[in-house]
Amino acid sequence: MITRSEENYLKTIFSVFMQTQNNVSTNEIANLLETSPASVTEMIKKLQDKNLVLYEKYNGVRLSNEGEEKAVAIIRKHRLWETFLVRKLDFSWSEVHDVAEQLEHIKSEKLIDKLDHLLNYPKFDPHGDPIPTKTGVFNHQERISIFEMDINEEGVIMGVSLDNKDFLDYLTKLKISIGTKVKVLEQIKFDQSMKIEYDSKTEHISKEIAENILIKIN
Amino acid sequence: MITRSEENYLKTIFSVFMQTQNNVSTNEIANLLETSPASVTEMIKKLQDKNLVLYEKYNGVRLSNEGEEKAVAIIRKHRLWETFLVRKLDFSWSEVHDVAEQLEHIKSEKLIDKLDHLLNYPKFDPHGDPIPTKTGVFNHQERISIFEMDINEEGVIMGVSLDNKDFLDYLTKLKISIGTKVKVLEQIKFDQSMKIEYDSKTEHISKEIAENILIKIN
DNA sequence: TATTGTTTTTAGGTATGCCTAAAAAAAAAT
DNA sequence: ATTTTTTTTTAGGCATACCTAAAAACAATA
Repeated sequence: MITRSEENYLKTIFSVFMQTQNNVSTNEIANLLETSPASVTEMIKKLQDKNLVLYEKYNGVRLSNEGEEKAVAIIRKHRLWETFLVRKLDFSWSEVHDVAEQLEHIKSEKLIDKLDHLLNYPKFDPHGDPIPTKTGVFNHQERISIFEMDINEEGVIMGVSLDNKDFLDYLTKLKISIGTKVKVLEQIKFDQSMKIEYDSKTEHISKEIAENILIKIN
Repeated sequence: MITRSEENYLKTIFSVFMQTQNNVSTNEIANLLETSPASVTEMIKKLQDKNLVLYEKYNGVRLSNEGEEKAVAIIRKHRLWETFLVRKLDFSWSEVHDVAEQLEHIKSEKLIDKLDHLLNYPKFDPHGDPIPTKTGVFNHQERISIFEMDINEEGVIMGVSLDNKDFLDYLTKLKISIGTKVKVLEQIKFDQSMKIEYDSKTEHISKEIAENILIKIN
């Protein structure tokens, strides 16, 4: 049996390794999990005994194949639950994380399969992050922010890269949500704000907003 | 903060007290939670320190008002999740318990309110047990088994009193489910089996089956 | 290369929620 | 009323997952 705490360590190691491609340091894990480096060392040893990580003293840690499998399964659960909360229970994008953090530890393969089915096998969660399949395959769709789009380029909104309530509330007010088709009309040189078109209307958004809305290009 | 273990104790004390109206004994809790009497004594003291139970040495335990509130909230969550699993995720009646046992400990008032709304404020769970409202009110609908019905009496199926897979599979095969209207046509004296009518057809069911299907009388 | 500073590990401790074994209290039986 | 049986509590341990403080290893710099 894998404990809730162990699952959190695996998830953390996975996501850091994804970004850096380097062994993950004790200190970094401690910071992310808000725990002490000593506790991390202790836990890593336990994970090593269970063959979930590869570890050498003073040299950081990475996941074994088995550990990675578990980590991906947890991420899958987290993202499916987030999708469920937003789509079926009308949670806003900013509210889902803490609850999904709890739900991801529920142990029932059947539950997660049925949830996947209910949601019609979504490929991305409400933040635009890919949801791995049951077999652990990620859909690596290229995503860029609206800010990076060229004039007259079109795209479909896939998610956001900022979890701030005011930001998300503003998007709701603008009726910008996942699936919305956007076209960039103009970029204002002075403040780098942008004019965009969607749902047959035009809006003017600041650089900060544009940077945090993620789209996929057609 | 109330821990998962503490929640399980409260739930157990509540349900035993509901049935007996007497202080609940250490041994009984130990049996139900599959733990040792010594552990129970220890935990009860902790719950007493938190003002969740009323306890006198060698004299059993009962819930305080605050403890009862917590217990009812957990039961509410458990039953709402069971309802969700059956109605939205197509779980069979027999599969829901273990998963709901985990889900009931998720901490988010918003989550459970939204779930309640999604399910349209159900008053009974798939086993026919009442789901308390947010304010802790139970709907005490009188329920009897089909076996207790009189000839020509009619009723609506509210749930089952047996959590056996073969039994529930058989009901599925007979297309008997919650909400089905049933009328008793005949009781066979020899083996106490019954002829019933539902969905414009008649079926013959054994005493054992009839005893475990719960109905409310019109 | 020696020293200083940082990171990581080890050592020893704490709270939770279990356990067994033994003692104490209560209940039942003689 | 005393003995026996059952129930409950106390006492002392154990694993998990944390902690702080000190030691050890590594990295950076004079």
